[in-house]
Amino acid sequence: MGLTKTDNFTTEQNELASLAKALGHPARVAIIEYLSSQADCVCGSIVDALPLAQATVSQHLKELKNAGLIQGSIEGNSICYCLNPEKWKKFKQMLEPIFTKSEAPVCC
Amino acid sequence: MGLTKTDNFTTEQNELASLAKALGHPARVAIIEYLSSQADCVCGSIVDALPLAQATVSQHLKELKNAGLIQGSIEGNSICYCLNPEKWKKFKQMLEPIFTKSEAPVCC
DNA sequence: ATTCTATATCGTTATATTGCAATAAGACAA
DNA sequence: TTGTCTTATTGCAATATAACGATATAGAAT
Repeated sequence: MGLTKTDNFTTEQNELASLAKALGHPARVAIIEYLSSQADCVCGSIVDALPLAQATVSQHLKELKNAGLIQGSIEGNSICYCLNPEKWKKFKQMLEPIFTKSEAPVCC
Repeated sequence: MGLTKTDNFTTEQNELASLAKALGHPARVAIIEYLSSQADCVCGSIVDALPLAQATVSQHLKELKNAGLIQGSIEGNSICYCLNPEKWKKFKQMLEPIFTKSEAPVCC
């Protein structure tokens, strides 16, 4: 079907999946890495930094924005995108218990 | 096209995206959470714990296995799945710098 | 050998995603 | 207003994903 049965899972599970999914594409990883290290966060710079067409980058930015991982603010003629600290904090908090438990698997 | 241009991104970016993508579905989040807290890691128990058909769960397990996040070992008549500590460690190591930098965004 | 049990794979349908060219929309400049 | 620059949206084609019933496979038990 291609249609995820979100109703059968908890809000937390859906939230974590949504964040992970947003990061689940190399272009979006590249955008996040760019934004986390670059002072220049103007949309046009992101497009230039990626090996994809402007329309494609715009779409990836939209998905990251929908997931809440980044936010955009109008900066004169262009738009400045940057990471959303709160969302990343939440992402980290949801992953941490899994990271910890994965260090010493329960069985096998 | 539906075909990701992986060639244009670094191995690291593709690797991180691949791990994130594997976790990018609530059913797979549920499986991981189950495996990280349950002593019983037999495949059948996972199927019972999820609100999805056996074939569907098997497919999700396959994807998690392909990404390397879990590994399966034959346990008598059935199969025991468990988290792969090394892969989770790598996942954590790749995310950590982003988590850190996201605490204090460069701009905006 | 046959049956049972557990898991994987196949085939199919519906929907989602990726990518881009073309175009629209918005802000600013002249 | 007209043009220019920047970003978003639309429309399309190709591929991927999610879900499941049906079936195959493989080991255990009888």
